[in-house]
Amino acid sequence: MLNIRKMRQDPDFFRRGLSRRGLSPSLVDRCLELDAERRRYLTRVQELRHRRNVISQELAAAKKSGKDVSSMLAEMKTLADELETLERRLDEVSEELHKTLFNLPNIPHDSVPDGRSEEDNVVVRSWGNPRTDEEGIMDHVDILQRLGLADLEAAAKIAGARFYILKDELVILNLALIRFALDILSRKGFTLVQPPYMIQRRIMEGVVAFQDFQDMLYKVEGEDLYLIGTAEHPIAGIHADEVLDGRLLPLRYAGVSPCFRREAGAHGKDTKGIFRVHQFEKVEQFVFCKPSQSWAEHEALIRNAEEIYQALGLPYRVVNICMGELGPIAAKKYDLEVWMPAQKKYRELVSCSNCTDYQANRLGIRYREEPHVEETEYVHTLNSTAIATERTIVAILENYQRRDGSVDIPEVLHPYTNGVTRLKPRNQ
RNA sequence: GUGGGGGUGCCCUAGCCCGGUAGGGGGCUGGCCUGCUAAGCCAGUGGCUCCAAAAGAGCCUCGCGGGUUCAAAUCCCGCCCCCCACGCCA
Repeated sequence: MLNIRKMRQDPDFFRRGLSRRGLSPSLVDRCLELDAERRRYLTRVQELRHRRNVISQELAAAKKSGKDVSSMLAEMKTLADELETLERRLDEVSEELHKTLFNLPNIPHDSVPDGRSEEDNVVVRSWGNPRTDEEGIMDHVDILQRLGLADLEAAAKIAGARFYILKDELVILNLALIRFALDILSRKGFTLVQPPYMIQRRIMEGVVAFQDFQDMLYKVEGEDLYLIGTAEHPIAGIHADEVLDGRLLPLRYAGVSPCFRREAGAHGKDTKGIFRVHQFEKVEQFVFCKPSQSWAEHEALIRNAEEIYQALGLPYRVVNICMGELGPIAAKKYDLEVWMPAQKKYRELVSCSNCTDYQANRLGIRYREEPHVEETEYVHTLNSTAIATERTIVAILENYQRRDGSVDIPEVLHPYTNGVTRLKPRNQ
């Protein structure tokens, strides 16, 4: 949610930002009008409340000394009526303002490229040497088939399409990837958390775009709960309605959780295998920091993800997501895309966003430079995948496959795999 | 799930039965006092509005939402959360 006080101070900044998003800059003026109207009502309401408080006290005193209070009662009555009308108008205007602000997207950073589609994303840097020229390279679905380490048919039987069952060494590999990422982030000072996998609507609204409720999120029937789409969602809520001590910022969390996604609107895309599924595991980085720190933190988060994929030896590139592909919550987003040899394409495995003060405004997360400093300021929040394990498994299977149908496990994972260094076809 | 007890400002707590300016203690910050420290004393300690700003004034805040009333922390209704016991349970 955009900050109305900042909008009052620097409306042009917001007009420019909304224009870049393809929205009318007059939306800013609409907000400022509503804001002015709201404050006019508020002032009047406060005056009447003051009058009410004064009479109320006089009335209490008069009653004590046995004086006649009928004229006071009469005035209170008319005052109460007038107040009720004004308060209702105030509520209406406030709600309208809130709704308008709530639905405006975040202001993009200057470095976000223009453009509408994937092709307009800007490659920031690349790493590693993609396998391109080999014959007979298999995609992950075929490799899984030969290894016999996943059962997609049984998963479809018990849960439907876009589910999977991992088996044996693949279970170990999945857990190894999680441990590997957690250890790296723990060494970097991140606080490890395993959050709730379902959260209340109020928190979810603070973190995601309205559209996500329809396209991405599962609702728990009969409860005010939604399954999380990523650990970002619960972690963002950890400090809701708090004023943090600025000396302790940045606060860095590494969350591990399953992620649940409806994938509505993804019909026909990546229908086979375990690349696009309704449930997967992910280790997520999340940062609460001061505005002055957030752009450096954003770079640090993508570098952490790169460190992980470099250690795994998976060729990737980092792209700066263009205006048209940037969701409404983020001010800037990097994706890390890993090379998939069978598709001969880079595919998204990591998404790294600086949401500036957008989520913080919705969730009421502020900080104070030091205790007893009066002014508070909204924090900036950032999130980035550290590792999405199922997609990483896909990448490992395709990039580490050998001619004999076996798949090497990246060396950095060996400490976590109980001595398994290679996945071999079942029939061998 | 049942029974009981709770939720009051940064923390603890009084007030609730019996409606009328939310009181006390602690912590912290600043000041006074003081060889130093401690103690003591004074003030401040959430959100918002008016105001160019400062100063000042006011409004709101007793878990949340309704209701009754001239007036609600207090009375009534609904909901949420925490603690204890019992029950159920991986």
